Amino acid sequence: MKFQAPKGVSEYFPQRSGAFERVRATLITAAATSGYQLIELPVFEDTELFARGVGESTDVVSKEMYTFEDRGGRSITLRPEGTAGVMRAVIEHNLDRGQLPVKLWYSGAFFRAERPQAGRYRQFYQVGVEAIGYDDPEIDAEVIAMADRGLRELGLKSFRLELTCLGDLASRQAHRIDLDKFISGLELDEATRAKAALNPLRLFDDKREAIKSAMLNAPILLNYLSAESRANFEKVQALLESFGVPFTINERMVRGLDYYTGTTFEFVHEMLGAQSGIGGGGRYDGLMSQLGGADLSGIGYGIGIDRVLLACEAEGIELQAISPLEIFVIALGSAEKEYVAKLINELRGAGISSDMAYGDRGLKGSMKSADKSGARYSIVVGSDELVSGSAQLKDMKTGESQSVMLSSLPQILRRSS
RNA sequence: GUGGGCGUAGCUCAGCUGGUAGAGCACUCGGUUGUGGUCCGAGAUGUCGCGGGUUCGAGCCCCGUCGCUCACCCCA
Repeated sequence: MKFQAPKGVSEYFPQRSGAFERVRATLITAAATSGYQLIELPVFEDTELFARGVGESTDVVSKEMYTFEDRGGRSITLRPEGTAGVMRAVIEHNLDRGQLPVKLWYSGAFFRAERPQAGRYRQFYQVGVEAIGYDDPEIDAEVIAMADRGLRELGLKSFRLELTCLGDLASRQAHRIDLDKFISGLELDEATRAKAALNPLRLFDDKREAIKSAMLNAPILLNYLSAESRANFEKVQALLESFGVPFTINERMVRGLDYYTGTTFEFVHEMLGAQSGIGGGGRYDGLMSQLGGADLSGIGYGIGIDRVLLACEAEGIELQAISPLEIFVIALGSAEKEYVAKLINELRGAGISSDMAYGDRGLKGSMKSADKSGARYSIVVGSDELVSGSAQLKDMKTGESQSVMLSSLPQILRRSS
């Protein structure tokens, strides 16, 4: 039998893996340059952590988790999102005991047992951040601006940032009562009514026209915000404006995880098809205490690397690999090959990425390999070069070459890079 | 879980109302002495997803099956 990857996973191999790596690195840099530090966590956790953290009523928990029993009879789940795990680690290791806020970033694979489609995978990759311990509007703005910076750094343009505020508990409860009342007055089929019972907000992003128009007059959460929530949200908006981060208010935005409160946002790309959300996040007030920790508020986001890469491709953005080859060396005979093997070993030791032509393909074929390797320079070593110790260093972009001493290659290349 | 589309060379696909397979790209070699990206020439490559059926004959028709894909749902 011929093995195949499990259904619906995303995989990256050369050529595309270079672009994938670039996306990940760029998003990470945006976080790291804002004082966020790496937290590396397991990809599986106690099932109960997600059930309580993400919410039993969410689709993610009720039907999309990869759950299994380990050999000790424990129920284990492959992480479907990042925030719950980070909270667990912060609580378990008392990371919130020192200075606040605690600012962390993470990157890795996440798992959801959904039906795959364009931009939706069963194993997918995210870069995420969490800022825990303060609920200043400055932090909200920082987090959002960070995500925005990462995306723009990559060259993305056709996306928008949607923003809303879910308010505090009292605001949400007041709104919920009126919304339930409104929905009970609508004529709905059974499935839709069940969906509304679980989370009435979900009707706001139903794609059916009938529901859309019915919901036009539904009570809007933003109108129920307490004075404090409102002031806070306005401050966040003012800050984003001062940063030059464009956004639109989406008073009907719905997020799929139960823990969101306060400032909530989503990055939506316009050229992607059905799965157009490339990232999103928000504030979570009660999450940490609910998981047994201190009553600290936090805010974070997750950005989908797979989807951001698709977005870059849709916009025709060419992403450079992180560490392209510096030099490709061609040996013309067997004595030369031995010499070249030693030479590139030395170059690599000096931190200069280099490769050579293997086998004996002839000069033309070897030059083709050099071309495809993407190396900045190539150099040919034949019997003449072995004797004289000098060779032609060729710039692969311009086609120009210069005579150099082989022994001084490390210095020359280091200077040019 | 529910629908639609599709499975032909490594990749993207063509294959007319059934007559035992083709293109482009990629790959290898070459276009006379040691320099790639363009151009030209030559070459290699397929259990036409799998199993059954109809037929003198099936890539093409029928049934089943597996897989992929897009959408619903949901979300990164």
